[in-house]
Formats: sequence, C-alpha cells, structure tokens
Amino acid sequence: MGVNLKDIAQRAGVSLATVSNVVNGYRPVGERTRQRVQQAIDELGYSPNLGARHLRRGRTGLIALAVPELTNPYFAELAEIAISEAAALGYTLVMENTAADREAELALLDGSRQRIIDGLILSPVRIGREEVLARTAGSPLVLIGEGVYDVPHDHIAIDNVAASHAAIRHLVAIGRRRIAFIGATPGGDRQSAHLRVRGYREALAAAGLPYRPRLVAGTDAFGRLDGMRAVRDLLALGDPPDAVFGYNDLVAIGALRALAEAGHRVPEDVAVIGIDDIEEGRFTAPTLTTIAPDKREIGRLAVRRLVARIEGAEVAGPLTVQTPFRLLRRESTGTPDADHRSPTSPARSIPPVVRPREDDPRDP
Amino acid sequence: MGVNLKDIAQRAGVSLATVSNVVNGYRPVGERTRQRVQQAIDELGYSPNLGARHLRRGRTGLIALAVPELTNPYFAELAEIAISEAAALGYTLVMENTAADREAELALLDGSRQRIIDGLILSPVRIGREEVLARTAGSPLVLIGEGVYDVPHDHIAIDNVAASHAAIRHLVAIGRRRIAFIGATPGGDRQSAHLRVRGYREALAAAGLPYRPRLVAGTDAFGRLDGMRAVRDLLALGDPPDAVFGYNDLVAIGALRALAEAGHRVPEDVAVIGIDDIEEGRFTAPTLTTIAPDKREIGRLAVRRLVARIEGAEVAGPLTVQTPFRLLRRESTGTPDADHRSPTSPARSIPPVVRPREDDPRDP
DNA sequence: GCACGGCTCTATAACGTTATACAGGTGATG
DNA sequence: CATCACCTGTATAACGTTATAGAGCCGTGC
Repeated sequence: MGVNLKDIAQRAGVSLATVSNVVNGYRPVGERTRQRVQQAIDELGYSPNLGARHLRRGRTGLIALAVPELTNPYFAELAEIAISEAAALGYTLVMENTAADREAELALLDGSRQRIIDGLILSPVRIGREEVLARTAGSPLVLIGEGVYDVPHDHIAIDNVAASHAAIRHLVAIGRRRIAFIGATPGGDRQSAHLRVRGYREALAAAGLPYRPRLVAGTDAFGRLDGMRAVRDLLALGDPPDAVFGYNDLVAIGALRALAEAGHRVPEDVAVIGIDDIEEGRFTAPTLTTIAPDKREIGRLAVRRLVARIEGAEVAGPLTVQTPFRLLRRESTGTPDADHRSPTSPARSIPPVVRPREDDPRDP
Repeated sequence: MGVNLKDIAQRAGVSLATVSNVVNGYRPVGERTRQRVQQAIDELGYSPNLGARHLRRGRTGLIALAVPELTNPYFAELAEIAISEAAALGYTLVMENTAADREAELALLDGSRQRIIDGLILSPVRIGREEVLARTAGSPLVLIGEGVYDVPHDHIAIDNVAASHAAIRHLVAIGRRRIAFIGATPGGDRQSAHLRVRGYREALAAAGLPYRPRLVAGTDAFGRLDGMRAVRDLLALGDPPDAVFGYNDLVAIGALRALAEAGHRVPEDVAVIGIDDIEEGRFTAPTLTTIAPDKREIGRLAVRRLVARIEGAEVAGPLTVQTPFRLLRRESTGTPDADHRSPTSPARSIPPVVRPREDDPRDP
C-alpha cells in the first residue's frame, strides 16, 4: 500500500536496517546518512506500518478503556483525561463500549480483541471476581470503579462506603431526617450500588436515624430516566422524604425532575445529592450538590499503572488504590445560611432563587 | 506469546495452511480434518493475531470515529450508535478525540494512525476544504457534520440552514420578535456556526423581522459555560431578547442557566431552543425545545458508507447526504396554548409550572 | 491400463518491521 | 607496525498470518 522502509532505503541508497535505525533510534546512525534518510522520508511521506511493527515487537501501543456507557458523562469525562494521559506516555487509547453487557465484558476479558491491544482498563458491572480470576489472556488489566475486589490486578476506585457516609452526614448536618436512597439495584450483580447502600445505612445508624426500607428505591439502570421513575414511584406512596441521595449524578438529576413535576421545592422541601460531579450538575436548576471523585487522579493512575505493567516495570504500592473525593455543596442542598436548624426551625427564610456562590461554575 | 496457528497445526497433526482454512474458510476442508482442528483450537484456546493478519491482508477490521469532544453528549450518543452498527458489519470502531485541535485533525487525516485503521469517520471543526483535499493517505474517509464541502469524500450532515429556518419559524410562530443567536464564532473556521447564522438571518428576513447584530453573540467553544457567559453578556447590555436560539443544546442549556440567574422566566419572558436533541435536554427545568437530527440515521449511514468503500463496493448515490431533522417542542418554548398571540396579547395566562406533555420524556 | 479431473491437503512465499550477527573501516594504543 | 576497540552500516532471520502453486490420491471414462 503506502510507502515502506524499502522505498526509503532505495531512495536514500542505504540498507533497510539503517532506515529502521533512523526512524527508531535503536542504533546510532552517522549524521550524513541520517540526513539523507530523513530527507527521503520527508519526500516520500513515510509512516511505519503499525501492523508489521506490532508483529515484530509484540506491542501495538494501543490500550483500551472499556466503560459500560459512553453516554454517561462521568465516563466521557474520565475518558478525555485518560486519552491525554495515554498520549503523554506514547500510547493511543481506544474506547470500548460494553453497554453494561455481560457477554461484552467477558469478550474483552479473554476475547480476541486482546491480541491487538497491549492492555485493558475495564469498568466492570456485570461480571464478578470469579470471571476476572478465570481470565486466561495475558495482557495487563486495570480495573476501575467498583464491583470486583480481591483479584490479582490493579484496581482504582473511591471508597464507596465512605462516600456514602459523607453524603449522608451532609444531609443530616443540614437537618434532614427522612433520607431516601435512589438507585439500589435488586440483583446482586452491581456491587457498587450495594456498597453505597451499605454506607447509607451505616451513616443513618451513626446519626441515630432509623433505616426505612421504603425509602430505598431500586432502579434497572443508572440513568436520568431511572432516577425520575424511582422518585415518582416513591412520591406516589405518600409521606415524601426530605432528602434524596442518588446513586450517581444522573439518577439525582432524574430525581430533580420528578420532584419539580410533583411540585416539591428543592432544596426547601427536599434536598438532593449525587455522586460523580459531572459538568451537567453545575447547570441544572437548582445546581446539584455532589460527591466529586478525583477523576483526573483516577484516569491518570489507571493509565500509568497499566503502562507500567505493559512495560514490565515493578510497580510499587498496593494493587488497590482508593482515590480521594470531596463534597461539593451546591444549590440542591441549599446555601449554608438556609440549613434547617432543627426539624421545627422557625421561619425558614430561604430566598426564592438560590444563586450560585461562584461566578464561574466550572470548578467551584 | 499466545497460541498460534503452528501450535494448533502440531496438535491436530495437519499443516499450517489447513488450520488457516478452517479458521478462515478460504478453501474447503474435509469434515474429519475440520473436526480435529476445531477440537485443537478449542482445547488450546486459539485466537488469531490481528497484527499478523493485518500485515498479510492489508486490513485490520478497525475503523475510527473522530469527534471534537467526547464529553459533548451529542457525539457520545452518536458514537454508541456507530459502534453497534460497526459491530453488526463485523468491524470494531475506536473513538478518537481531536479536542477540536487543528493539529490533531491533520494528524488523523494523513498521519501515522491511518496505517492501523481501515477507514475514518471524521467530524472536522478546525480544518477546511483545502486540508481535506491535500490529504495523501489512501484509506476511505467519511465526513460527518458540517464545515467541509465539495471534497471527493462521503459526507453526512443535516441541512443547517434549513434547521435554523425551522427553529426561527417556530419562535416566530409563538410570537417572538427579538430573537438572539448564541454561538457564532467570530473566526471563519467553524463553518457550521456560519451556516446556522445564515439560516437565522434568512429566516428573520422571511418573517419580516430586522437583523440586529447585537443579538448575535459569539462564543469560543460550544459548551454549557460558553452559552451561559454569552447570555450573561447579552443581558448586561440591557434590552433583552424574547427568545434565544442556541447553536446547540449545550449552549442553550447554558443560556437557560444564565436566564434563570438573571430572573428571566423561560418560556414566559424568553423562549429557548437548541439543536441536537441530547437526552439532557429532556430533564432540564424547563425541558428544552430542540431541532432533533436523526442521529441513528447519521451514525448508521456514516458507518455503512465507510465500510462499503473499504470493501471496494461501488457506492450508489451522491457523496453528500442530508439527513432529516424534526422540531421537538418542549417546555422552553411553552405549550401551544401559551403562545404569544401578538406582541400585545392581553392577559398572558401562562401557568407557573409548565408540565411536560408526555409521561415519559425519553422519546416525545 | 492409463490419462485426467476433482478433491484434500501441504509447502512456501510474501506482508513490513526490528533485532541480531556480522563486516568493513578508522583511529588509538601498545 | 600489529592489535584492538569502536563506530557505521549491512545482511538476514524471525514475528504469525494468508494466498498461491502444487502434490497426492482416488475414482471415472476412454
């Protein structure tokens, strides 16, 4: 097809190996020869055939990031970070969409795709510890997010239980008592939801609040529509909550919508909090309070670990790394002066329109 | 590394070529032999080395979709469609992020990446006709979106001018007269914005409305923050518009935010419309009226065209295809009974909370 | 009985690259 | 002057696959 090493070699009047060395820097080449070769390369427009290089070297320079849905902004934002980090390390990152499909995840784990990528970063949702342990393919694997623990692979995630604690503590601190959790899947196959529910229950107990199963609403998936439906169903039962903790920001945004439709004011009647800190949550009405994982850290760490394994370096530190998170308070849980002092606080003077505290909501 | 053809051949007691024929179906193989080979494949867990196959066949089965930003939901939604379409045709689609960077787009056009993918679907924003024409790499190229015309490549896009017309007609039909356009970049390098502005001006003229340059607000990029800032600046000038037409849904969502902060009611005081029909717009408060391109059609067509070219088929039909779009009326331009009858309509009885017409906002 | 065609299967030459082994030449050192 | 080390450059063998040419074998028709 294109221009190859042989063409360059002929043009420059040198051997194949010399051209390869110029391109590749494996062996030193004399200055005069190098220039002749470089000129030939520029004139003919040579670029190496990655397939052949792969065949010879055993590496492609390609790594994959597999996520359950491209349309979840959390993953899109993570992907942009990972792509630039990979580029900085000389790798190309390709995106894979598992669509939260078990077969797709399994295919990635030991399927044929493995032969063309040097390593895989996977956010598993439908497979568990056993499937990961049964993996036969040899290329390095880094897991991100929750769901699979105690496997001999690098694993980057936030502490979900602690994140839930932080969210509930915040809601309790602003005087909320009937706190709902939206997004607990009934099936046992999504461990992250279970971890977040566990944190929710523990934090309620720590605050001396009762655990009410009716306030925990399951969803099939973790999108806006799921959150909206779950909150609608919850409100239909009567006796509404005074706060909603969403499994993630998308679910929480769906909750905002359902609450607005039902005529509940946020945050006055119901406070809402999510997890992920997607950009969208800075523009909702009201803006969304959230637990913000350090996406930059997650993306960078995942790529760096993977590349280190690919290049065979001894990687220091534990396999599992928990990255930090922080609480970003926005309008959906009210401004500090609008907190419920107590369940029977007098004259809640909450302004009708809660203005953002920052002029630029890009990075509060 | 892994198991290869030779291993299988030894195990099954046949030649390399026979195994290849079993895997590949290029030549018929006797039933007994086929079974022996298949058994060996299953036992050893063979999967072909794509690099070597590529080297030999000249094809990888990989196609790329390059978009200016992964975090724009429009592209994420398009990508999911394209990925499944590619899979149905036996290809793997990898995502590339140009980050709206000129160098990145040029590198994709004739850079080294080209050697590992069989074809490219590109949404250009920083390059124009000349750069595309200067392309030397040989693999097929399909352009999506706007910006580059009159080049010898397939090109899938909506009719931007017509889309703008539809948006403005709608705003005029509901009684709006001072219509702003948000998202016109000053530089000449983003032709789609120019096309949409042209449609805006033409439609204003057709409706007998004056063109007011002050109501056209430029932005650096096309995100929520850009829309918010542009509308803030516009409002700061005084004499606010009664409608805002956003370059895309993200810009329009930023506009919603700026309007809410400034205390303008949507749609009562200012109507807002965008383009793209991203899912997010079904959950904003108020929900966002939009011009919905047929993303499924765009994604499918782009992949099919590309694959047809890769496989050397004679592709019928014109190079440039304009896909359909439709207007989705939601709360941000009000319910039909709330239309402004005239600029001086008596007693606008607009309900304080505009409820959605549909129970399920997934697909109105 | 022999040539021939059809059917399986095999041997092998690419594909473009990189790493190894080696060759030739030059300058320094003993 | 001989030896050695070094520096450049070359020839070539892989890497794993697929397509081509061809080798056996068997049955059929003359």
